[in-house]
Amino acid sequence: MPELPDVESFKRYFNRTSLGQEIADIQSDAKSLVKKIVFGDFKQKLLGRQFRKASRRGKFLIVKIENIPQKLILHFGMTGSLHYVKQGSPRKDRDRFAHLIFKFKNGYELRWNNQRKLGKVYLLENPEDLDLIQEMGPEPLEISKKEFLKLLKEHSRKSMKGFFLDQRVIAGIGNIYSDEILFRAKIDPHRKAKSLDLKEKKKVFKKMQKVLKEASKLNHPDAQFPDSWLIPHRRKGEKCPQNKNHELKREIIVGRASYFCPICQK
DNA sequence: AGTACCACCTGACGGC
DNA sequence: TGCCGTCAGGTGGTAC
Repeated sequence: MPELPDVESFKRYFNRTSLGQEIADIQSDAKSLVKKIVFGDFKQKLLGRQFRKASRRGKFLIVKIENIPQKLILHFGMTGSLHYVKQGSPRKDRDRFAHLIFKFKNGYELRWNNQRKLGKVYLLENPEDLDLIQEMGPEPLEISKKEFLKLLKEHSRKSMKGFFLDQRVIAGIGNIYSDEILFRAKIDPHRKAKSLDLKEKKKVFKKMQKVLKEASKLNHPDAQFPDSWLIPHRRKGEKCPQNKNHELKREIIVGRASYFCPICQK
């Protein structure tokens, strides 16, 4: 699930629930999801300390820790989320997959849920020690149109779908939002970056920022997307939200299930 | 360089 | 109800 807007929402959630409270215990039933440090050391480093403000880079959440240089780095994989609740409250729904739990002294706990165990957790002084962060492209909401046009030029042989999916090209966009952006910009996901004319490129830039900004305002993972978006229609046989006479197409592009309107998207 | 394919892991869902 | 195939919003390695 979690792409840039989702992680942005998790960041807000984390910052309003989990800051400035002493960590009393850390539990995990899948300790190997904590990488590059043995779980015992991970726990020992954090116990008795407090979380400071979290920031986001691409699909990563990066949390400062009181008094130590290391940061807690959370990646959510495809099925991750956070949940802050009273200790011992029933673990239903997503909380059944709470593989890492931070228990605070105030009686609450933060659950890092990860059904498919494709997410990962780190405790690193330099987030750049992770290749993916080191090589990550710029933040799509922080670049100018000019910089975006330069990116398209540098990766001109990629399909537009592949362009958005590659974290080394641009950060934080995954399968869902890639499709949404191209749908709004009315661009066929197969199109090579270099085949777009200037007007189309500008439109993709504008829609990219619009989609990511609007989606970031929603509260994930339970966000309700407007019906006019492509996202709520990602199912076989669904109609194009812009024209109910058009049937959406599902096709594997750059290895991922992609949905688009073969008529609206040129 | 770009993409295809497989792997990781485990559940949800639809068909029979 | 139960079994089975298919699919799932991410990333990384290998192979062409």
